[in-house]
Amino acid sequence: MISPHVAASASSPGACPHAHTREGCVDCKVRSLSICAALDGMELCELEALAQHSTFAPKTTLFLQDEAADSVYNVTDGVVRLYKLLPDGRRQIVGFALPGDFLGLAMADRYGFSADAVEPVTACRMSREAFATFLDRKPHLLRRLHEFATHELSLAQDQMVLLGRRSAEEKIASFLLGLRERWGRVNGLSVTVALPMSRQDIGDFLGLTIETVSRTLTRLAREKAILLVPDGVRLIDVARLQGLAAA
Amino acid sequence: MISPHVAASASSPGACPHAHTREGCVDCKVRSLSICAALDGMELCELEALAQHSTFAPKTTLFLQDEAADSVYNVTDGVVRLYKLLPDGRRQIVGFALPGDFLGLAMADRYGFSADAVEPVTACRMSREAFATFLDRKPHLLRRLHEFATHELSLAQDQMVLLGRRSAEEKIASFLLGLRERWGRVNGLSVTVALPMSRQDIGDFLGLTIETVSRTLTRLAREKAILLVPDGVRLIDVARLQGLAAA
DNA sequence: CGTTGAGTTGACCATCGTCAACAGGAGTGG
DNA sequence: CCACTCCTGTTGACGATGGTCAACTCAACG
Repeated sequence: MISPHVAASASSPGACPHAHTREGCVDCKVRSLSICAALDGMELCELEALAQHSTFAPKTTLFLQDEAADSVYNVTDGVVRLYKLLPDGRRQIVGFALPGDFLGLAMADRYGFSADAVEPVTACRMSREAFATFLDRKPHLLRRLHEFATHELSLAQDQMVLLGRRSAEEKIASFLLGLRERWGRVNGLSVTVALPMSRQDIGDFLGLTIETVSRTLTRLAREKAILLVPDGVRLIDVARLQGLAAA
Repeated sequence: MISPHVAASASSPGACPHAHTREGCVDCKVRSLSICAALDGMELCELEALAQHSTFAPKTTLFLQDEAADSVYNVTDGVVRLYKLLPDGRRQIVGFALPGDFLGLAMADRYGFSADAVEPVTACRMSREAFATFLDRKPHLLRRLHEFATHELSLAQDQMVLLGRRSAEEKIASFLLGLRERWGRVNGLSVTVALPMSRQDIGDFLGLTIETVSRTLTRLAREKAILLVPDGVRLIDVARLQGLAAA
């Protein structure tokens, strides 16, 4: 049930009672990529009242696995690594969150994985509780959330194929092409792929060791399929990489 | 907008205009496990009108990857393997669907993986289009679907850890314990785990070859951690297996 | 400069994959 | 009823991919 007051202010056109002066959702450069694309102007304004911009320095943690999941996040800038640890310290990175990605899809009581910033990160933080209440009134937002979840699931299944059935060289080629495509949606498609994460991160994502990642990258570079540049890779022979990734 | 006719019939208590004589949703033994648990009596009845019971013989296909996704399915009996193929024939099984599981969470135009029956399977088939229309009117069903999707995502992330960072022995132990738990929700918890799928299927799920699966199972049996029985495994030393799976 | 941490490279090795032979059960046909 | 095939699963010998251990380079930072 919507109170008369809220209904009245929500229906007055053009004026958002929650409007902030700067860094507003309306100007958000990842809005069209994020879950917020499902919201109209007034809804965006309502959501903005719940949100709080946060920044995270490199290597700092957004949240830890099994912690109470108080917040959900929209990544607005930078890269976040999402990972699970085994008791003996082995680590599997289950994904990298890029600008536009949403953390907290599960809306569960506890986080299913840990998350920390790879490079300086800015994110839109919201209380999970407040977001859940907002979500209850917006079935179209739930639909968007569900689309995000099934997209993630699809990526996870592709990653299972990669981890279970591909060689080191195929893993690296798939990783580079996949990351290129994801950056493409954020920045526009380019043959230069930013790699802000360390070799260790790449290895823990692909189920390889740091040495195998390094060796495979240098081999691909020696064979002129890629060019190693500071904090990234330039894809020279995209067809060759696609052949490896598809194989 | 609900038409007067539909509203009237939907609100008449106790009488379901679509009721079938046998095999009704009301008596469905996996209802509480499935997405249908989110529906009340009348809604269940409406859904039943869209559903059609199907059976699939072992090794027959429910659908193939990249086919037009005309239908969605509720598995009511048997086990379905869900898999992706690489062009050279390598296969990765991305999951086994058990009774109560829903196929078609993504509601996408095309299936993201192939599915076929491991043993005789019965499933509730619905046209995706009709189901989508129904779903549009039932936000609580969408919520349930989203819970299923995020649960699947969580399982997929666990599987990434398994595929990327665990030894053959740990993979087998995790697999057996995980399957035991899932069967537990269907049949009640037991130390005997049914394995209707072949060694090849297990290998393709765990990122191993058939030989490694066989060797690891016989080794665990020789060491009295498990007992191999026809079409299954009896877990003898559960603590030992849990130690391997957690490690 | 010295220290630290990330990355690269090399030598060696272990786990798991490959190839092959064999066992046992189900189905088929003489 | 028995021989035959076929299929799944098991076991062994061997080998390759990728992991382990170690040394080294280089840039950042004090």
